[in-house]
Amino acid sequence: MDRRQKKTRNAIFKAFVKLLEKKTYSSLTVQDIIDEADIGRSTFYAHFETKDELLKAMCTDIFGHVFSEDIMTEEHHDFSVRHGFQDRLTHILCHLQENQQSIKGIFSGECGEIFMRYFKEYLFLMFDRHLSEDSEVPREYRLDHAVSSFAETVRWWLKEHSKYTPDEVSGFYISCVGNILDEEMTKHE
Amino acid sequence: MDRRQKKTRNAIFKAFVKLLEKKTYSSLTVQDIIDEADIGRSTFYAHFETKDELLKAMCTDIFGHVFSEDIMTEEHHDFSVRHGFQDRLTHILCHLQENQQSIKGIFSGECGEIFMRYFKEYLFLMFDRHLSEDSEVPREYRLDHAVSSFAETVRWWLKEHSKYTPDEVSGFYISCVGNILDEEMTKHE
DNA sequence: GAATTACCAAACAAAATGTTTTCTATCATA
DNA sequence: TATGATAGAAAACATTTTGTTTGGTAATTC
Repeated sequence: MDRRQKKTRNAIFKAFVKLLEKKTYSSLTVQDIIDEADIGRSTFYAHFETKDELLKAMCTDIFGHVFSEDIMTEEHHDFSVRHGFQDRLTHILCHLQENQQSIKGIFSGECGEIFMRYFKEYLFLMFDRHLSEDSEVPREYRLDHAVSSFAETVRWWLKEHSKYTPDEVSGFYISCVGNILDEEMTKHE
Repeated sequence: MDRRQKKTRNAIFKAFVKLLEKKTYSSLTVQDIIDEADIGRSTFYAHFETKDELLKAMCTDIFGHVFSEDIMTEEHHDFSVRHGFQDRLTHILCHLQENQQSIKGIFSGECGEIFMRYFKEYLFLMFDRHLSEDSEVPREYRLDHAVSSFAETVRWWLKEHSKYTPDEVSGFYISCVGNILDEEMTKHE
């Protein structure tokens, strides 16, 4: 990718994040972003068609890092390091914590809706294999419940309870939701 | 309240709901609402300062009905009808089901964020007294978890799983989250 | 019946959107 | 290092949306 493109794209992302700390998503105009990023009007539209597309691109960008390959792979071989499910959740939380300043404003604001939708898409893929099977409650409900709960846990954590460590938080989650997850996956080795 | 005011207010609400079935909240303009409701421009602004205020007003309106007084009262005397906590949840679900056509578009769309925020405000008040006390997990987390999970349960239900009855759905919820709720409140009498 | 109030229509300024054009600076590469 | 392709800047533009103001009409309240 052209170095100029990358520079501009980053300037836009950076401006976007900075502005989201002060203003709400809906009150944020393309003009604001253009001014803050200090780029030409036509340049912005060359990169993103709308403000929504920008948000979408940023979500993809961030989650590409947060959900690294080894987290998304379904099964680990016996001779590789065994990760309990909770460890993988903790891992995600650590990644999110690293990007915290970028993410916090997005998660809590009103664009949280879009952000959460993306987040949950990844979580669905990841959680799908780890539901316990014996239950009168429909599987589709339990999956939605497990995913939504974790997403909301993250929102809660980033919003105002950052005092807890990633491992503590994943522990809270497992304590409350663990009963609908596959037991093997929630136990530490 | 002036009959004309009520009429206009209703026309705006109705137009708003109707439009939300076709378009997203952010792509919806005040002008659209004005046209659909067939009212004067200045009339709209006499009622609501912004589109957001309209949404807020509608949330208040709907939840005023859904969370009726007897649901919100904290304790029931022994000689009145005893409601288990699940019964009260079922009751809320029934109310939501009645307003379904109005609510569905709001819950699932992007303005769901705002709607959910309001919904959860009421739920916080209601759930606060019904958490079990014995747990290593912080109370603040358990409360947020219980509330968020129920709100997400409702979203899930209205979105595409309306085939389940209110009582079934509250049952699913209690099955998954009941362990952090006060036992007495979850048992039917 | 009189005063108040809600509504409407129309016009308005201001701001935001999205596109187009022309020109310049930077890049990839041969 | 010369060259064609690409990215960006600046400015102008039509269009849309917003939010306010005006003056006049119809419904209501008392």
